[in-house]
This record gives sequence, structure tokens and C-alpha cells, in this order.
Amino acid sequence: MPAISLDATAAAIASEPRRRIVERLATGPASVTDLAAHLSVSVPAVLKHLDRLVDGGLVTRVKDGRVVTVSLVPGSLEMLVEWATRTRLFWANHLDRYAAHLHSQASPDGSTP
Amino acid sequence: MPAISLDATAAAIASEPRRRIVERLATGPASVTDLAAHLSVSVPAVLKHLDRLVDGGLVTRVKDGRVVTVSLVPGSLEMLVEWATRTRLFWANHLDRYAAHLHSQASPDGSTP
DNA sequence: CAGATACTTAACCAATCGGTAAGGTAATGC
DNA sequence: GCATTACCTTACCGATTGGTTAAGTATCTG
Repeated sequence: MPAISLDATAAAIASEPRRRIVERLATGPASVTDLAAHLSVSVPAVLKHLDRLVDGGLVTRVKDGRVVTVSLVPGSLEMLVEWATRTRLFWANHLDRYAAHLHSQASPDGSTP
Repeated sequence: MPAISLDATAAAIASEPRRRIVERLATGPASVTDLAAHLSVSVPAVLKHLDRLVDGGLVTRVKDGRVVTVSLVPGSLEMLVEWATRTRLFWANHLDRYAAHLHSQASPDGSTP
């Protein structure tokens, strides 16, 4: 099982072809051959991308006969969005301090809300 | 400079050491040496990470004398969060279709709520 | 000026990535 | 049975990563 890491999830979407795969799958599941045609690359290339996407917990592959159906995993971006949002909010909370820092040297005491 | 790509931004945070740098900087700017001490790696390693972070538009480096102050760029995660949120919402719109698809295949795990 | 400090650059290394082509396996169809 | 289809695997390639050490440059500091 997974123990999907933020590293793997972020790396999975750090590639335009892979984001195209995700966007394509957002409209519904697709076969490997479909994805290859959609991306205009070879099938083995798609397979490598799928490996990375599966590794990042974004998609699943279900084999039915000789056709593999690739589907998105809903909620798999939550961790990433949560991290980004949390970090961003943290900045917002410290923006005053930041502004002060940019103009003069401040002594950051540990008065965390 | 710009034309910060989603690729670069996502790749920038697809690394635990780099996320540690970002989280560290969220509490205020820091020097390169500070970051190296914080990460327990060599200074050149930090510089390479900073290159990637700058490339992803997440941080800036300002040299003052012989000290480089590294700061976060507020809002630099917006694009990424927006993409993730948009894609995720798109899924939600199609969740009925997805649910139907998943229901047509029994889940073999016994932990059914 | 001499030396320490802060950063940069260069060279090197093992590992991974993204793509290819070629060959292998299993299911489907005539 | 035989050919086709769909996917997987392997092997190879150039490029990039992430880390190191070592040497170089610029700025304080005593």
C-alpha cells in the first residue's frame, strides 16, 4: 500500500504530459492506447508516465481482458493542496512580519498565536 | 525571468528537503548558511535546491554584502493550487459517472462501513 | 594587510527520467 | 490455428538530479 508521499504526488504532476493525462481522465476512464493517441507519444512512454502517476496515487489501472482501464483516484490531490494551502496561509499570517523584515531588522520572538 | 511554469513549481516542491526550506522560510527570511544548517546538508547542495526553488518562482535571493537573504514569494503557489482545485472540482462534477463505474465492480476489501 | 566568513563555481559521481526501439505475453477475432 | 490487438518488459540513449569535495571570489574583521 501506498504510503503515498508528497514527493511522488508533486513529481507526478510536475510534467505537462502527465497533467494532460490527468485532465483527460477527468472526463472519464481511458485505455492505455487511448492515452497514447491523446498525447501523441508511444505506448511505452505512456506506461512510464502511468507508473509515476500510480506512484503518486493519482490513478489506478484495472485490467479487464486485454484492455487496461485507467481511472483517476478522487481525493489524491488533497494532501498536496492541503500542504500548499497551509503553507500559504502561514505566509499570510506572517505577512506583517515579512513587511517589517524587508524594511528593517526585526527580532522574531516566539509569540505564536 | 518569468514564465514560471507549473512544471517548475511542482518540481520545486516535489522534494522533502525543498519543502523543509519553504516551511523554514515561512517563518521569515534566512541566509544560505542558515538553511544549510537547518537541513544538515552542504552549502552547495542548498544552492542547487535554491536554484530549483527560484526556477519555480517560490523564493528570491537578495545579496547584501556577502550575505544572501532568501525569502519566499507570496502567491507563488497560487497557480499550482488553482490547477489542482480546478481539476479536483472537475472530478466532483463527474463523480456520479465515477460512482456508477466503481459500483459495477465489487470492492473485495472487507472493511465496509 | 592577513585571515576568516559567505557565497559561488567547477568537477565528479551514482541514480533517475523521458524517450526510443524491439521483443514477449495474453486475449480476441477470422 | 493464425493473425491481430493491447499491454508489458527489457535494453539502451542523452539529459537531468542530488549529493559530494575542492577551489575561487568577494566581503567583512582584527
